[in-house]
Amino acid sequence: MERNQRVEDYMRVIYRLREQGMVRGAYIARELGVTKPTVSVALREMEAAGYLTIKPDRAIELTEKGEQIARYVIERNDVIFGLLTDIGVDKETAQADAGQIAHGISEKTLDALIDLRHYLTFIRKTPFGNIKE
Amino acid sequence: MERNQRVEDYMRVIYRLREQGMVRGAYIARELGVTKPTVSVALREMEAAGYLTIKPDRAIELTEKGEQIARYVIERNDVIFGLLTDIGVDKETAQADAGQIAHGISEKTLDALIDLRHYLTFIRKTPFGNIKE
DNA sequence: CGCAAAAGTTAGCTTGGGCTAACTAAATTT
DNA sequence: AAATTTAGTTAGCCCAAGCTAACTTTTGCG
Repeated sequence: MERNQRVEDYMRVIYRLREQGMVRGAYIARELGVTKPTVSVALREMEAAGYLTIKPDRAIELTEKGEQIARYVIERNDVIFGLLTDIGVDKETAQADAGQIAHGISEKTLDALIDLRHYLTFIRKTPFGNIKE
Repeated sequence: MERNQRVEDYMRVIYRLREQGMVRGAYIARELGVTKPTVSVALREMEAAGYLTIKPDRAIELTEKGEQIARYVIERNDVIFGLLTDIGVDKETAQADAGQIAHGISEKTLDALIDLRHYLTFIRKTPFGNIKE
């Protein structure tokens, strides 16, 4: 299994779910809006591919590889989310759209967006730059 | 056939290809990087769904419905493309990423990005805003 | 004109990622 | 402890969207 959008989604969701305790397939299913069988199969494949491990008590844990992907995805997501909220998009919309945008854009564009965000922050803090308000 | 990403891609490509004369399935295939049979089937479905018509001489023409989608998609695309190039992304990368971004983001976010672009243009033209260079 | 190249189609296969139904296993409530 | 709810699995199906192979039709050159 190559590292596609699906893998990234699972890694991200699992990473986030950990903060609420043990990660279970059913929670992932709810979070992703798919059914349990779908998750069951996907988890088996991802375990085989080395992204996670399924413990005897069915708890899901990320491998180092999975962990890295999760952090990568979340970082990208956060950058986009931050930019969108900075420019006035409400949080819910920003969250939904950040996922869409973050996936599949190049490093170059991501870097440019990061710079842009810094620039906007700077501009806003600068008296003469404080034009919009 | 509902209006999915695939439909939007076809409408956009056909709209653009028109500028170089008659639109043929083979050109669409080249443009989208898929094979002729794929296009052949897709066009038949899209004709049935009312997005385009296939003339007796095999020329492809958009219906009003298809035309609207094409313009909508292209407009969104251009906004994103413009923003990305404004912030220093090279044209090729911007083109590729604009497609990714434009698809699937909300009107709210798109509007915010349009505003942002205007803002950046304004800032750049304004002496005190001319900080970055 | 005749024929090669380009365009288009059909049939049949593949892959990814879903789904439901039907089941077992575990956990929680009563 | 028994019953109910929740979690997980397996089997079998579906669908979109691609592909190749093999074919027909059209176009346009020499």
